[in-house]
Amino acid sequence: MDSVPTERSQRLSRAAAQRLSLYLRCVADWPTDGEAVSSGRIAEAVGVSDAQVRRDLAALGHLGQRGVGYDARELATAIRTALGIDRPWRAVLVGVGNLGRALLKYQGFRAQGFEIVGLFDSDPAKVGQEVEGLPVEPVSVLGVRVSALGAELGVLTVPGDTAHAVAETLVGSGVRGILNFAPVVLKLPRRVRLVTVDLAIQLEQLAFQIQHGDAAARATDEE
Amino acid sequence: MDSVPTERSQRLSRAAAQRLSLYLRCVADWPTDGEAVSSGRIAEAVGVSDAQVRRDLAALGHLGQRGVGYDARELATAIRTALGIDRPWRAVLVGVGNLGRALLKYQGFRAQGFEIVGLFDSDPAKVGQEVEGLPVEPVSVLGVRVSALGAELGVLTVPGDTAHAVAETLVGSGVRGILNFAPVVLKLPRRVRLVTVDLAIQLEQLAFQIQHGDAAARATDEE
DNA sequence: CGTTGTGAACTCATTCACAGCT
DNA sequence: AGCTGTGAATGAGTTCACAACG
Repeated sequence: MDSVPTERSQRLSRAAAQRLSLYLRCVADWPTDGEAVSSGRIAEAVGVSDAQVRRDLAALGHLGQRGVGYDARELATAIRTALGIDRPWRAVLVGVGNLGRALLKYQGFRAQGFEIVGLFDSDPAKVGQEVEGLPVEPVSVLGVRVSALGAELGVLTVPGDTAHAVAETLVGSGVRGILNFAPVVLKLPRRVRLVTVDLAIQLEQLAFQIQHGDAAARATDEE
Repeated sequence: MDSVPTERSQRLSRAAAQRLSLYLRCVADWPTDGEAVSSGRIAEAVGVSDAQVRRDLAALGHLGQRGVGYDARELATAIRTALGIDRPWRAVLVGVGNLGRALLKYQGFRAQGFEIVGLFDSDPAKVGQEVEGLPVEPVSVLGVRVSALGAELGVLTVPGDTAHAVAETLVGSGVRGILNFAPVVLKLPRRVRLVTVDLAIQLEQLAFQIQHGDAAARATDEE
């Protein structure tokens, strides 16, 4: 196996990890005609400074060549490794509403190695339906099924008032991380990682930025 | 009372504005039985430090009372003003897929003063349908309709490959901000504010956090 | 008392600028 | 020539700790 010179790393901040995702996307999309790619090109595509790109990439190890740039393929695999998506992740999705369906259809997940292996809903009318090739199971069996399916991640697309209960079931059945779309602040044991995407807050951010002619020319966020 | 010495403000960071949204939510939900609310209570509910809460709120003006706390009602309106959601915002939504429908159903928007006033899609099969009480119009008329509807915001829930074209139409018809769900980096003129929510990136963040047993103690322990 | 508001210290993140390699 | 990697400088954001006040 390839040596792992990758133990250069200073710790990556969350913000840096988000940028890595963006770098990965454009590097992966680009025609890798053997040409090296420079920090400046990536910077322009993603909308950050070139120094920022170099700083971020330097944290992954020495994979640039001075005077030349970065090898696109090598860079892509290094970023995947750093993000922890160099191997598949299995996830269950709870709440097969419109948002849940949107996520299921979404290309980006499977492409990056995330696979939804189970669907759950509390609505008896939905249970038994097949959505995107997967049967919807009742939440009552969520606990046992998660372990059986070997899922490490849970995606929560349920209404806010049921989110906490479902989250606790997920935690109890051993998931290591939860992606939460319910507009609530979940309190979980420390060992379980949590990423919350709050749609209402994002619109408020937009209003805020407009209100204060904010000099933030940035996207994504973020935190 | 006159009060309103509200021109205290240091500039609010984006991060601070996000937290304000969270504070607002819990303050608005709480039974305002006339009791004052303390920074510590808010901090615990939202999962940040009490000093952080005080810092954020101090930026809105002197609205706390030493030894007592903050008046819930007063606080809520101050936050709304600071975020720019003390008045209604009209938005159009482009892309009536599952994600678009999910947003339309989502309670949180209208509650905070955001109103979707127009629906657009490029799929002829969807045009003419009525979704959540609004007719779906063809994207070809997007430009003229935005002005007619008086929409200031655009919500983009279209596939990545069409996002840029739609965004430019929106910009051309005068929207002041775009909430983008397409997994692309949009380049817009500076006067138009942009918030991008990239779902794939959020899952990658989760994988990243798990991979590096990250000390991001977002959640408070219980157990 | 209890709780806010805030200087000061501190940690984290970004940009600058240039040495060093190709 | 071009481009990376990084020390140093700067800036942004957070916590500390305590004076001030009802």
